Amino acid sequence: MSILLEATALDDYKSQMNIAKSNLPKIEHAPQTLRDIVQERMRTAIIEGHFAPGERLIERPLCDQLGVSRTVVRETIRFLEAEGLVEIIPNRGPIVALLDWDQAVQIYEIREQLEGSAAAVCAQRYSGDFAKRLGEALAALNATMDDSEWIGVMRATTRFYEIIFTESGHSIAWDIVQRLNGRISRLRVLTLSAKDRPKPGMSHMTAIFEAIISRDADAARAAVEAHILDASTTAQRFLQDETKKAAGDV
Amino acid sequence: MSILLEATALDDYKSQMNIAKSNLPKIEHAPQTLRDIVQERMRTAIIEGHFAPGERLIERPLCDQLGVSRTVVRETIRFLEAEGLVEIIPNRGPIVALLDWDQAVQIYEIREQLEGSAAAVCAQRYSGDFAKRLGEALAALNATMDDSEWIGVMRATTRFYEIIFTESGHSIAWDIVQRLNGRISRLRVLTLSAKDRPKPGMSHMTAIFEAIISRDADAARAAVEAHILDASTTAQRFLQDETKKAAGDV
DNA sequence: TATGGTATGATGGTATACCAAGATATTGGG
DNA sequence: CCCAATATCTTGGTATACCATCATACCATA
Repeated sequence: MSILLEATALDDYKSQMNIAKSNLPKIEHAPQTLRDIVQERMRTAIIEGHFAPGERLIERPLCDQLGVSRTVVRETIRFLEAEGLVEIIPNRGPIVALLDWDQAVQIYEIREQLEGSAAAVCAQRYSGDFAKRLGEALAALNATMDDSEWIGVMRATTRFYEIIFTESGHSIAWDIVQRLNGRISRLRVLTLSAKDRPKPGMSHMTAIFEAIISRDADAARAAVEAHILDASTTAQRFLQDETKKAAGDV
Repeated sequence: MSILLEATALDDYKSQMNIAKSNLPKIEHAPQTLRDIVQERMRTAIIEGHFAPGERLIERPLCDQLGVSRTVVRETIRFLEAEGLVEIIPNRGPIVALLDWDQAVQIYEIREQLEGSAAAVCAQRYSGDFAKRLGEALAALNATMDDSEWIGVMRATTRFYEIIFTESGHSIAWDIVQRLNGRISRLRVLTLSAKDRPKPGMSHMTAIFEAIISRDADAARAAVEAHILDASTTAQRFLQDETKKAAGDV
C-alpha cells in the first residue's frame, strides 16, 4: 500500500464533510482544506524519500492513491513546483526535483548566512524561558542520536533551529530555510544516517547552544558555520560517491 | 478595460493552438503553456500595483477577464500563494498579500545578506566581459533615473543585480531575492518614485559598481548594505506615513 | 531492416455540476 | 421602528467528463 494511503487526516476530513454539523464540539475548527492535507502529505513523502528524485508524478494515479480529484492534485503540484520540490518537464509533466552539487552548495551557503544571523540575533536578544526551551530541544536531539532513526534526528534538528529562528523573529528566513531544506532533504538523509558522524553533529549543535546561551553572537555565528561546513562536506562525499556509482552503472 | 485583457501573448497562444502546424518555422517552439502566461501576467499585475494589497482575487471574474478556465486561474493562484504574493483567507478566498513593516524589515535584512554576498563573490571572481556588461547596466539605470518612470527604474535595477547574481553563480539566491522583491514591490514603487531621492539611489549603485570592479569584496558588501539601508529607511518613512493616514481615515 | 502508421497513455486545457459556507437582503414579529 | 430569523446570492471547494496534443511503443509492410 502506498505511503500516501495511510488512513489519517484525509479520511477524518472526508467523514467530517459528510457528517457535517452533527456534533457541536467543532470549536477551534482549523479550516484545514483538502489541499492543505494533500500538500503536506506529498511534501513529506518527497522529503522523506518515498519518491525518488526524478520520479514522475503522474496525476491520475496520484488521484487514485490519495482519493482526491485532479483539481486538488494539480493545485498541489503547482504549489510544490513553486517550492522547488517538483519540476515540470514540458509536455511530460511533473517529476520530483533533481539536485546537483552546484545547487546544494548554494543552498548550504544561504543556510549558513540565514542560520548564522538568526543564531547571532538570538544570542543578543533572547529572553524569557528561551534558554530552557533550547536546552530541552538540544537534549531531545541528543536522545534521538542514539536510536539512529534519521527521521527523528531530522525532526529534532528542525525543532532546534525553529526555536532559534522564532526567538530571533526571523520568520521569513525560517520559511526560506525550511524550503531549502526540503530541496536538500536527500542529502540530509544521507548525512544524518551516516554511521561515522553522529558525534560531530551533536558537538556542533552543543557549541551553537552554548554560544547562544552565553550571549556570544560571534561565536554563535561561527558555530553555525562550522556545523554547516561539516554537513556540506559530508554531503559532498556522499553525493560524489553516488555520482561515480551512477556513472559506473551506465 | 482590465490590465489583464491586453491582447498579446495569450491570444497568440490561442490562435497558435488552432492554426496548429500550418507553417514550418516552428523551430524553437518554447512550450509556453497557458498557465505560464497567466502566471506571468498576474504576477506583474500584482507587482506593478494594478491590484491593491488586500484586494480580493475572485476566481470567476478573473476567468472572464483572462478568458481562461477556472482550473488555470486556480493553479496560478496556488503558485502565487507559494510565492508569497497571494494569501488565502479561509472561506473567503485569495487576496493580494498584505505587508507589514516587520516583514519588510526581515526582507530587507535577507536581501542585505544575499545581495552582499553575491557582490562580494563577484568582486573576487568576475571575469570576461562582466565589467563591461555591468557598466552598461549601470549606464542604463542612470538613463532611466531621469525620466522618473518608476517602472523603468525598477527594471533597470533588477537587471543590474541580475548580472551580479549571475556572475557570482548564486542562481538560487537570485530566485529568492526576486521573490522577496515581489513581496515588497509596493515599497519599492514608493521608494523609487520618491522625488526627493533619485540621486542617493544612483550614487549607491555607482559605489557598488566601483567596488566590484576594483575587486574590493568588503567594499562591495558595504556598498550593498548602504544601499539597502537607504532603501529601507525611505520605505519605512512611507509605510509609517501610510499607516498614520489609514489610522486617521478610520 | 527500415520506414511509416497506429494505438496507447499522459498531459494541458475546458466545461459543468454539485455542495458548503459567508454575506447580504428581506421579511416577519415584537 | 427595531431586531431577528430566514431566504437568496455569491463564492470557494470538489468532482467528473471531455477534447486536443504530445510522446512513445508497437506493429505491419515494403
